[in-house]
Amino acid sequence: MVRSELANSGAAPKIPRPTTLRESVFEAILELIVNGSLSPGQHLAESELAELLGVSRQPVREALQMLSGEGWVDLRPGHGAFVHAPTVQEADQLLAVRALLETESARLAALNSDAAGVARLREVCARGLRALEADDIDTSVAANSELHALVTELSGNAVLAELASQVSRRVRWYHTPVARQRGRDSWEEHDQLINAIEARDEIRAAEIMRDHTEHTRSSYLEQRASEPVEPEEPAPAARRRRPRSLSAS
Amino acid sequence: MVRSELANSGAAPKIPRPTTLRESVFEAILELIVNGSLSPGQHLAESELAELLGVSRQPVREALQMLSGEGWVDLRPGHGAFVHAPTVQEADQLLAVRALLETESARLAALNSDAAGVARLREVCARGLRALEADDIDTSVAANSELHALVTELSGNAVLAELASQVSRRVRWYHTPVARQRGRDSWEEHDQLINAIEARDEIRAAEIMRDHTEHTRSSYLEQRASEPVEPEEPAPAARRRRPRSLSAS
DNA sequence: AAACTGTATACTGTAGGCAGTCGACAACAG
DNA sequence: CTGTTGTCGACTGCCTACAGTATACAGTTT
Repeated sequence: MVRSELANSGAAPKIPRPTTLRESVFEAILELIVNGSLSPGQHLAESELAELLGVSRQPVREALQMLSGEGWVDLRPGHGAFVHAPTVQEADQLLAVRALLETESARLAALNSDAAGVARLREVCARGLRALEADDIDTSVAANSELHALVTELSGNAVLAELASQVSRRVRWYHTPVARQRGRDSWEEHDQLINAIEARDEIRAAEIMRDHTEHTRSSYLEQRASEPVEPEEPAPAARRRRPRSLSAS
Repeated sequence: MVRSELANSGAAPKIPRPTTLRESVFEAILELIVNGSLSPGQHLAESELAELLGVSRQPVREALQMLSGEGWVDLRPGHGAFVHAPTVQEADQLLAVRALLETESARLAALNSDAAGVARLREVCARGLRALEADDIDTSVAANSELHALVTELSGNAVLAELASQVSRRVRWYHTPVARQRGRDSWEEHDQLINAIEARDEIRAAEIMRDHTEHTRSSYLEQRASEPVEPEEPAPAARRRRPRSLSAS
């Protein structure tokens, strides 16, 4: 049992393990949804997606069901999949849940994190701030998500982190189009949050996170209130049956 | 547009709308898991389940993926599905998350509920207490779940209710085998909770719910600590490949 | 005898195909 | 002209079949 010195050659090239098709398809469709290629309420025909992505219907079906499980699409038996169309009320509720989960995460992170964790937080924070000053919105937004994800990870509660992650993704989808600004203040708050975590001040960490998430919540509601015009289809139901083509927008 | 007096004949016989197979299969497998016919770590071969349930592999696959989405089974690409084997740590984390969600639900319920809601709460509570006194454990446990579900519904936050529902089901699975007692105290606390909700006392409602869930959490940990013996397979990985048959236990 | 290699087996992942069902449009009756 | 019924088209849900892959066992070599 010499274990063949090949085993500890260290550098694992990580052969491009072709993950299952359904996961690739899942990611692909999710991307189409978040970047707006597929608009809310739109009917997703399995055949079209299959052809578009160059696979058979089966992986598409499975991907759609995964998406349904996370609330990205609605699956009506016998009718197929429709991109989920969030109501203002639902978005608000989701933001409330996110506030709850992230507040608890921050509290636990303040209790459990160590120096290494704080260092990682500071690194991400610095990166986000740099991107903000370079007007690199996408990188800044990404860093924002990463920071929040890191806080939940440092909470030490994997279940909580998993839930918060899912909720966060959806929040970002609802939120991204309306709140491009609110950058500077946000990163100020992040900095204070990290300070509180470093100081092991659970009360303050929770408080800052709650205020932080409530800020984004109210900014979202303001934005929505200021443009009450529905972007598409003022008609009651958005149920046009074949929206011409998928590559719209 | 007389709408044919057939429309309002009221009594909708609710034709046994044949729900999709995948949902039936989902329910069936879930039942097999919670009642212990399928033990944690066990490998679930699609073909066997398909044969056992008298359907093809396709609905089974889809059901397994739904189960995976809710954390009941683990899906390892290329290897198939395995009944999720919760660690003590994970169960504890899940209980913590449940405590968080339900506490918030109780707080919101105290803010939003009306007389009708309170009446429904009292009805369920009475039913549970009656079942308890009749030593009807199953009914009592069901009423308990129903009560908690009702509280989350009365919170007015559908997203929160949905999340709490999922978490609750898994908690019940982990929790049921170890905590059969703790009936009387539990319903006492329920009663107080309803009083607080009726009085619109959000602080107290949240407090009671937190204590309530923490009680079950600590009782769970005690129970687990008192029987540290792992029921099956003291070996590292529970990966026996074909456990003979599905109909075990 | 121990370790490696080749082969067999079983299962998953994916594709293609068929029947059932739903919605829409057109023809028809009142 | 309005309301009803029949027919067409399209899509979903499910089944069957095939290819790829991981595991276990046996044979072979050192």
